[in-house]
Amino acid sequence: LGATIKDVAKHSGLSVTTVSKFINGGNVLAENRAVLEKTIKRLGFEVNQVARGLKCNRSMMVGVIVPTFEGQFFMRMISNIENSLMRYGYSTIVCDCRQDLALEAEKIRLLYGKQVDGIILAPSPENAGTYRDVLGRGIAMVFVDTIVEGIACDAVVVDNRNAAQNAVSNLISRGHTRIGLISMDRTTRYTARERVAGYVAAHEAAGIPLHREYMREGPVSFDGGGAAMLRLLDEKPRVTACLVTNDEMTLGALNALHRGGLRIPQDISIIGFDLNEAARAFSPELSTVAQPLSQIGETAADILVRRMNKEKPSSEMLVQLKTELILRDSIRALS
Amino acid sequence: LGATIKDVAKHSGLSVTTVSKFINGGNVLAENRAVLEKTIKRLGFEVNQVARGLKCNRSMMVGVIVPTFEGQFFMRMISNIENSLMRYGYSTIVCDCRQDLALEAEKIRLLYGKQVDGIILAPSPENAGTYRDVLGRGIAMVFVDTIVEGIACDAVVVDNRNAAQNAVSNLISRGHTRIGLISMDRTTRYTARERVAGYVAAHEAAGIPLHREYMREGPVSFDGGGAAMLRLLDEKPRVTACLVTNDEMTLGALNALHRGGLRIPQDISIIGFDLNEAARAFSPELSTVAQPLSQIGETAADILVRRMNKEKPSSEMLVQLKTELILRDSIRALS
DNA sequence: ATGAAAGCGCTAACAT
DNA sequence: ATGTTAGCGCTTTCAT
Repeated sequence: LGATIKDVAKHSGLSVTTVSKFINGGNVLAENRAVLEKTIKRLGFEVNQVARGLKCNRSMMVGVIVPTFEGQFFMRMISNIENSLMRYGYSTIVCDCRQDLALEAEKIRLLYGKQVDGIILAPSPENAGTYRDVLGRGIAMVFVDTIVEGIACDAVVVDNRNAAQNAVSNLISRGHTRIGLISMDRTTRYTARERVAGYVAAHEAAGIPLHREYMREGPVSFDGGGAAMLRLLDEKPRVTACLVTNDEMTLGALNALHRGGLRIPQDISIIGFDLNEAARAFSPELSTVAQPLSQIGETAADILVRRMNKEKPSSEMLVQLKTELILRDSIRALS
Repeated sequence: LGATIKDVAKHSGLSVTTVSKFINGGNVLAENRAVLEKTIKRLGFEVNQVARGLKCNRSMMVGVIVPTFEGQFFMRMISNIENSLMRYGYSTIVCDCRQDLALEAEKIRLLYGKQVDGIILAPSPENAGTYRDVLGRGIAMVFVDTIVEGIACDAVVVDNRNAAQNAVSNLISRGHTRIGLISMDRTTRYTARERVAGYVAAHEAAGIPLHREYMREGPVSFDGGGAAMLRLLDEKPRVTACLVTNDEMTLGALNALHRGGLRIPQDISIIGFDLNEAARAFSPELSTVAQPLSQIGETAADILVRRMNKEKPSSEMLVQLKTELILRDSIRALS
């Protein structure tokens, strides 16, 4: 087992050239084709992509790097990236960086060694230099979820600002004026900033004064969300509604809420982020902003493949996908 | 950009052998070492693992194949597998098979082509032939989460039977006698069977008669869990407690419950599976059986690495890790 | 349509 | 300690 092209040649009485031609879809005499098919099946031959990669300078592998596997967010994206890439013949090497920027840079170096043809990643501005290096090496790259300003790279994101603005406007339309915001503390990050901007825009559009105390940030985690909610609840007068801008913090915030004895939506209206089906496991079912994860993954994969095929000498594109505000029972109108 | 060992040799005035020796940690004159370090840095040289793989017949890549990325379960496992493998110098190629057995077989074939040194996967008995082929090719393999009887392969699982038995016994000790069970419908699967066996064992140990109508199965999904719970609630007399044996179905079951207007734990006590922190987002906080996901991943990676290094000509091992029953507020004692 | 041979970047004898 | 060279499995001229 582990037959090579040479074995196939020997056993079929043909030359390696002909075998190679055959497995690459070239023209071969009908009778030879039959012999080859048989031999290949018999030997369990599978073309050695490593050797092919060395020769052709294309490994047919792409690296996907995300800051965390916690939460559903990146996972669902990766699932779709992997599936899309497979259709194009690419394999997906995953890297979980566990929120560690140095680790991210290191994993990118490792990917160089693996000769990946492309990289999809959720970038952090701190590693901008590393990303420039990737591009400089001529490796195709696509950003997802967020971008780094000043780096010319294709990117697939969602309409973060609208997403937050719609959610908050909806709360305002139900009579809420004291609305909390819990978001991720990486204020330098485009995505976080945009969501905050949407929150602000909704207030401005409605002529409602902004209260800095109602805008909380914290680390992207269960505990981060819980702590932020706790601090938010300390404010007097208390908020009557709150938007939490990512799934992990949403869960933590819910925990803090019921620990504090607050009922949803009687005491406070809540809109969370992502969570997909899990949002419907709560009672009352949770309203959320849903991101099109599958679409993000697919789109990123498509763009990357085109870049790797050098089909697009065109300029970089920023694809912005639409989110959906899913209204369920966790919000109520103020009487 | 994309410098080779030859470039380094040329620019440093040394031979490729010396360069090779150096990058592999061999002895080199101190002055040459200095020159090489400098040259390598200057050229941004990174050893081409594809070429090395071809030469050494070790790609330093392993494939990880799971039936789904839905739910937290496999993701958290993969995160730890990836991290552990990286420490040993291996990269992780992921494959999400989306519950499609044919797709699984195909992805395994693709992994052959990639020359992976090992494979970690959650097996399905239907693909037993494929797994035998993997082993037959001399590729290291470790099963996780479940096993396929009759295949001699290392495996890392949890004490499924105890896990279910403990959970159900706990409910019984609180006075419950009509206890539902919602489990996955792949009855041929070892893991599912073991959990059912634990449920049965708990009844037998307590001398409580078994009601077949209280044992429900369904597809592993939100809707599957919801449907199963709905059917369970139709039974008269109704169950006073229920164990759901996986995270996705747990969420669906909770949804069915509050749609049916049942309160936890007043009307029904619930113990779910996995869910990690998310379990604490519910009100009341959900009792769960927690699997040591990180440990499963780490252990599987360790065993695989040892196999790949041929350190273990020993016989196959079945590692069984302990689960933990985490009691929270979703269960009550019957008065 | 088929075959012979060179070479992708690396490692590992083997010789010095 | 360093250098020369063959060859891993494949693709690709270049002949035939």
